[in-house]
Amino acid sequence: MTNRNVSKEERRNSLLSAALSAFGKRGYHETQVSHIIKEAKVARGTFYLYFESKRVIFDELVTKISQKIESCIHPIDKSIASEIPQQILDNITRVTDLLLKNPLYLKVFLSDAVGLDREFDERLRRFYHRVLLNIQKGLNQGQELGLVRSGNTKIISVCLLGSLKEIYYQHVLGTTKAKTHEIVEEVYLLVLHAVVEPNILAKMLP
Amino acid sequence: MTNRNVSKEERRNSLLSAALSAFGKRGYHETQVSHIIKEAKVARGTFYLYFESKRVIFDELVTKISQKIESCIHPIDKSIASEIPQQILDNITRVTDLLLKNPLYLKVFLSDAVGLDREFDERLRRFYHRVLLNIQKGLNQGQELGLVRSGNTKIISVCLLGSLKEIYYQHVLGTTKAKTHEIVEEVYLLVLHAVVEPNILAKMLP
Amino acid sequence: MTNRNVSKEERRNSLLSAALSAFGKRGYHETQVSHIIKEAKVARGTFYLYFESKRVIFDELVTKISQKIESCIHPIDKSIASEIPQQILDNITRVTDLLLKNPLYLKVFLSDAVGLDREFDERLRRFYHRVLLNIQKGLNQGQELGLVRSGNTKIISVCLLGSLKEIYYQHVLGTTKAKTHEIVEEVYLLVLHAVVEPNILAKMLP
Amino acid sequence: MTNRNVSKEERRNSLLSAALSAFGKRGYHETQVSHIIKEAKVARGTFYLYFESKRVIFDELVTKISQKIESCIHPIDKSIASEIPQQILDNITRVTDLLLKNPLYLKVFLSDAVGLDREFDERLRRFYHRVLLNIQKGLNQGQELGLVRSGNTKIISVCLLGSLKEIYYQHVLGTTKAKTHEIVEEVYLLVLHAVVEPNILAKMLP
DNA sequence: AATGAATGAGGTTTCATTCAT
DNA sequence: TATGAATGAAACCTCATTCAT
Repeated sequence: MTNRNVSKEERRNSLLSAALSAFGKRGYHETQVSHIIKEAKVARGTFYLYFESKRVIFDELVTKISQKIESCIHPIDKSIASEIPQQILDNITRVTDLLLKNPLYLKVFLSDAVGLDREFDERLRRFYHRVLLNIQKGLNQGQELGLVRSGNTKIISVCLLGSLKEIYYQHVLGTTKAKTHEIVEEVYLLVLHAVVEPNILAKMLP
Repeated sequence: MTNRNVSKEERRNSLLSAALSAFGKRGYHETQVSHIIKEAKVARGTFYLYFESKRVIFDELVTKISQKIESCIHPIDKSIASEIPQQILDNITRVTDLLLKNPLYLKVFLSDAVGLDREFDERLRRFYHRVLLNIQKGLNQGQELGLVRSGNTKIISVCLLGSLKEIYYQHVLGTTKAKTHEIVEEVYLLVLHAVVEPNILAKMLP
Repeated sequence: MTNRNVSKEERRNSLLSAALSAFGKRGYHETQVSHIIKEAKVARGTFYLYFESKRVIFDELVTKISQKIESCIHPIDKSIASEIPQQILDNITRVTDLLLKNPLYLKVFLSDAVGLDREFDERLRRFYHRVLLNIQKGLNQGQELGLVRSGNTKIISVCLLGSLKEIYYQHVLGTTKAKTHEIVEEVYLLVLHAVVEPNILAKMLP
Repeated sequence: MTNRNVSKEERRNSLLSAALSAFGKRGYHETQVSHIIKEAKVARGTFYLYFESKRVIFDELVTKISQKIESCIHPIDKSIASEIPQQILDNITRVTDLLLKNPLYLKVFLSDAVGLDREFDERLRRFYHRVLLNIQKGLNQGQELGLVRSGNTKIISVCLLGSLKEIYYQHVLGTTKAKTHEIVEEVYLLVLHAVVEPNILAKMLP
């Protein structure tokens, strides 16, 4: 029998984390409501007391994850140009840290959420769109300041985003097992080389 | 009634392309065998005459697509160093061309095939592993020749792969609508900046 | 809608008796799960909540029937020789009574269960083997006591079993419509004549 | 490819014997038309050129088998009373010989044909009815001649039929592996004891 | 609020039969 | 006459969701 001495909030959270674990282990479609309630040690009916459907709990999970990710990305303070690189570095570090420490986030966000259905694809599209706009804005400002080399900043943003996503994805797939600081450093260097104006770059590298 | 004036091979192919279209439109899970046979204008039993199950036809589709992609990637002839960049450019062009001209390939390969189940994830992992090894080998040789900057080639490979994948993915999502040559050019420049030894790079750029 | 005021055990039994009725009416292969659930006034899913498959519920049914039949056959107390015939008579009476009162048992056991598949044939073989061993043991002991005529007790056992089965079978087919006591009496006399040592027999008959 | 140098009659027979083998191996329901045509080395369409359906070829098979069985049973010539036992013995011998030498007949007739559907059950009923009437007539005449003990000849007939059927059935099941002459002898003795007037019997036994 | 038995739409697959060549 | 690809009705089973207790 279930422990009845828990608040509604606790029960909700316990269902959410059971769902995270279940979706992370088997993917959205292979996961059955049975798996979630078994893990949460809760009866079938209880599940529907907290979430309208399997789809809805997944939605909420993905929303939470994307919020956590976005909360890692702090706006860049451009008042002191020389500190911008470190701020970018910090952003990348925080996101990478979050995701590598929570592989289930990665699994759910990069695998299960992809291609679920039109509506979900649209949500993902919007999320990535926000992220991309952010990056692109940074690149554009960098170009204006003469720090960033010329080029199609839209496409460059996509590449930068893709670089990170792929690193995380390969991490999930188990191809690579690098640590946060290695990844961050290497990605940072890649970004520097990839986008910084060569003259500036020379001064930035040790 | 179905046109019976087709060879087994043609019928097979018609089923495969109907499946490509169906999976591409709705994704693996939302696609029913009914959708495929309706599109192929074929009876239910006929489908199972050619493919054991929905899963099996999807398998074959993905195998075909990954073969087509891999066949775009020609081995680099390193005998003349100056021609290496062009060869890389050609490889990227061919892959990009294939994928942008066949958005369904992209949809199926980047969305449906991801997170389908353990077995499939493993197949994808192996595919990307082969591609990554290829890129990494190139980078390593470039480093030995002093053409490529120093750095963790494994991680850099992942970033390069991710850049491309993301461009294609955003293309599927509809975020960007760039043309092959724009993409190729920009990716090429990005790669150059990202990995080429700065001294060398200076000479390569116009 | 189904009456929800029943215990799991009751529902199980109601499904079992619906199945008995359905299999008895149409035979195993002609019977569909739909027939069973319709008779039990239960939804399709409910059926599968209690039994994994049509095959499994049939298994259980046959097991139950064979147990009921075997429970009619009481071990013979040989301490008082003169009471042995009555005990045999009682056994036959009990089995005959059970089967004639439950024609569906007969239908399922003698018709549907025969030739179902290799595994089932094996189960039947074992059941009949047990019964035959029992009869044969009795005959052997009778021979030692000089009560039973000489002869191949194995084959005689089979004949005795067959006599009973055929009586039941013809009953199912509708060829004969005898009553229990007629059948029992006639079978008993047949057995007496067939296996009892003639000298002894003379004294036993009126 | 099939050998086209065969007459229609040969092809028909080859299909029939393929069907016998298939039904005998797997039973009616587990047997697919594919099994039959594979064994007969004939195309699917050809099968339907000779037989309207799977059911029809089974019908014909069973009809043929029952005719063969019935043709073993020769009418008894009662003009010389002392030769009657031998004639009965001969009948039993012929049937037993036929069935033990053709286990597939047994398998099909005793297993597959039972409980197939109402129509078939009726055909079987009629077949057994004819056989039973035959036996009963003999018993009745025996009673009139004072050779057969008194008793319900209908039920006794069923027992005699059942004895034989069960011997054959156990043979199919593999429980017993007796030879024709052993079986015949034992069955004959059983019949003698079971039905012959005791006074007469005493003179008949050695 | 919690339970878990019941539901039934909907999906996959099979296989006897047909029919154009 | 022979072929075998094509047919499609019909059967099984699953699992997200409901609802009476």
